[in-house]
Amino acid sequence: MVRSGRVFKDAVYEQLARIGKAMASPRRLELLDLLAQGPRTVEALARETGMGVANTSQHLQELRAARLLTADKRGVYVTYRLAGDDVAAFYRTLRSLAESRLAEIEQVTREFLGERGVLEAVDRDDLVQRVRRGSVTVLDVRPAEEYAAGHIPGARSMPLRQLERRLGELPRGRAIVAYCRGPYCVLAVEAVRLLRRRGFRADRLEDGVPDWRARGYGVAVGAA
Amino acid sequence: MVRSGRVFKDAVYEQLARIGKAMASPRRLELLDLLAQGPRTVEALARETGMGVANTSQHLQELRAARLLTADKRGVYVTYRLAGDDVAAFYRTLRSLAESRLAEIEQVTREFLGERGVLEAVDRDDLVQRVRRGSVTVLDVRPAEEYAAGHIPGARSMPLRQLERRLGELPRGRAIVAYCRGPYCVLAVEAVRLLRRRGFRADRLEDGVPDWRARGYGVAVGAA
DNA sequence: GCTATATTCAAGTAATCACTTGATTACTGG
DNA sequence: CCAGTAATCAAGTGATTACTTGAATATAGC
Repeated sequence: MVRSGRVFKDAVYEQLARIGKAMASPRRLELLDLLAQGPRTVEALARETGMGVANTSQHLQELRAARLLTADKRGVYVTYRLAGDDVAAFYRTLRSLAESRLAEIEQVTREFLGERGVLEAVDRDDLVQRVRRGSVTVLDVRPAEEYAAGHIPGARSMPLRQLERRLGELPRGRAIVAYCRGPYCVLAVEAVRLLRRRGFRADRLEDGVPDWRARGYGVAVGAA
Repeated sequence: MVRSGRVFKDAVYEQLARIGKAMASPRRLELLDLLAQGPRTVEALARETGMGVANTSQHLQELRAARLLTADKRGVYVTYRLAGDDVAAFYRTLRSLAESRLAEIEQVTREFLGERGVLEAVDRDDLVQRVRRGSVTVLDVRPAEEYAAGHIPGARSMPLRQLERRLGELPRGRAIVAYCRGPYCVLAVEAVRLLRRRGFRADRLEDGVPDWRARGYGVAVGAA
């Protein structure tokens, strides 16, 4: 009985460690982060992360073996997606644990994004409330497909690469809030920099769509 | 800007992966599980897990490097403990993700614990309510130190090793509920087996103290 | 100061992991 | 059926990890 208890425990912890192992690689975490925005093909993920296609495929297969992703083949493309909402929730928990435990994250973030104002000027919950009320112009600066897969209600799709030439579409007097994939995504940071340079009043919302959803707010679907 | 974005992302995901790496080993997960019951010395953890002392120490240091544990030395003993409640919460999240995603866990559990009745006979929430109301005799069958570090209010400390010779202390007519460290702990399973063999009406509560606390219920502290 | 004990350190070995490269498979469109 | 492309597979290499063993440190009690 005592002996077989050992066997049982070994087997269970071995299984739990499958999830841990899947989360043990920076590359795989980046893939999960991207997939939290919506389904994607191998090729798209490889392009976005800068990894080789074979390597990307291998990482995706490991995530799939841990049941964190599902894959379906349509024609010549294989589309990977998160296996469930609980996977996104778990990733968010990991992220917030890391943020609260590892001072290094705040340090690194401050180093790269932390010019005055972009990060800390605005109270986050207050910003969220303004976004909810619709008292600001909200820009989704991610690629259009991601906007289509899910966006904050009322937000306009304005991918970063188009932003500069579409500035004319933006109302002048009104404050602007830009968001992208989440706290470690640099798109919105760049957008805010550009907007401020051109005289707009702009702030960055750190939340991505998964974070927004986790706050309990609704998400809109469909192209612009 | 784009280039430095890559550097930033690499740095951030590298940090997140520190948590994942810490969780990637079955041994370390078992250590976390034990430490969720309360602080412990290296020696005690080594004894409980059957690992060598040096190996245990090394795993503990890795967990500490990921800031999941803190250590304090008192005399010749080093006591490790979870770095915060969020660590226990995260471990619980990992566990529940694994349970919902990996069918293997249920399978293994069924194989080892799943004789009729021990696991599935009782509705879990119903059992919890009976424990809360005090309408059953609740036994904490873990070692006495763990009981002292925190137990379900109203539970009696009755370590598994003493159970057989202390059966006389138990009321005959009343239903008994035994609990231990959590769903993968075999102490309560053994206790229930013994009790039933001796004619008691006994059930196992799968929750451990951390799970009980996570339900939002209070925890009592101190020896019997 | 000496001894015993808890813990950590250092070094070595086997196993596993990450990434690359080149080949292979599987499907689409002509 | 053929060419082109997305994805996977297979094999190889260097890096990292897990565990063991034996030595080193540090503290308590004598």
